[in-house]
Amino acid sequence: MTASGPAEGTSRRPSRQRSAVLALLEELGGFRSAQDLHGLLRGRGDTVGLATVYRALQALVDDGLVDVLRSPDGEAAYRRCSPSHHHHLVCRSCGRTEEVADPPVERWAARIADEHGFVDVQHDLEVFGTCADCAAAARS
Amino acid sequence: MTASGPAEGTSRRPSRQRSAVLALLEELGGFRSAQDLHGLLRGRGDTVGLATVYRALQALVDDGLVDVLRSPDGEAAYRRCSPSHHHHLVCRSCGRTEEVADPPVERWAARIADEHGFVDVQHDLEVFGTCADCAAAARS
DNA sequence: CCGTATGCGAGAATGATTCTCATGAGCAGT
DNA sequence: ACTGCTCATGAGAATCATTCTCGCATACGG
Ligand SMILES: [Mn+2]
Ligand SMILES: [Mn+2]
Ligand SMILES: [Zn+2]
Ligand SMILES: [Zn+2]
Repeated sequence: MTASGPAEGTSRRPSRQRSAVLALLEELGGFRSAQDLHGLLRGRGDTVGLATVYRALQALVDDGLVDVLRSPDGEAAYRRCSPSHHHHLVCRSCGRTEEVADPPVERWAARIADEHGFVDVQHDLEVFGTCADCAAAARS
Repeated sequence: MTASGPAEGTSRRPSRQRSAVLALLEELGGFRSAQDLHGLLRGRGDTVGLATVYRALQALVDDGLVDVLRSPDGEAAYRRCSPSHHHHLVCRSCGRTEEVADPPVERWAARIADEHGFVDVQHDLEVFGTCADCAAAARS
């Protein structure tokens, strides 16, 4: 139902910086903020400007290679993810994320929207919780 | 599944300003930003500080009387809403909102979380689209 | 190799939200 | 009604993620 499929047309000139951002996201596996990513890149000696990290992330999101998620404190978090429509199960303690797909909500959302006369529908669904490891750690 | 029920304990001293914010949200019916609400209150002659509008909204959210939603551009939107768990069908053009409840996703979210060993689970689900009126208007 | 379009970097600008702190107003007790 | 204590308010400053500006670097078609 979500509009943008993967690899949205715009031809992009390759660049070391954009590759580095994508590679880092690939390596990390979870959701990270732009500021985090910039700090990590700088820490390992990569010279990348903060504005460039933001531009790279924006491009990757546009191309469907990366997911963006707004945390409740307003900071955006980015994660390398598969290009097909799916949702996330996120640990609110350590950030660990599982991708989960094809829930009945897909059909439900379409039906509800239709019943109310809404068109051009999309939906956001995120599930938050505490993962098994963090729950065990908390139990001391 | 979401933790906070309505009227979370904290005793609050009543104030003209907090009442005004709630009354305005009640009157408007849709999602509005804090800045909008402040402007509207000022426009009708109410003297309310911007910081106070933010504080009032925070309190109302804590008390379960108001919903908060983060728009993709990072601005928070607030809406008077019923205290029970539900989701929203929002027109991305005019902001008109329908509350929709009890989808199968409630069960689905609980099951998925359980399968992955997550505990203390909650979920966010919003459906966006163009309402019938806005769709008609766009067709000129 | 050249010319042009595009990406980059540093720092300034933006803008929503939060903080500070002096002042104002509920409220319980008298 | 008076007093005192506590919490709410308001104006503006501070914060901080994100975006913009603009001069410079670089990819790439020809
Ligand atoms: Mn994903
Ligand atoms: Mn609601
Ligand atoms: Zn965890
Ligand atoms: Zn509409």
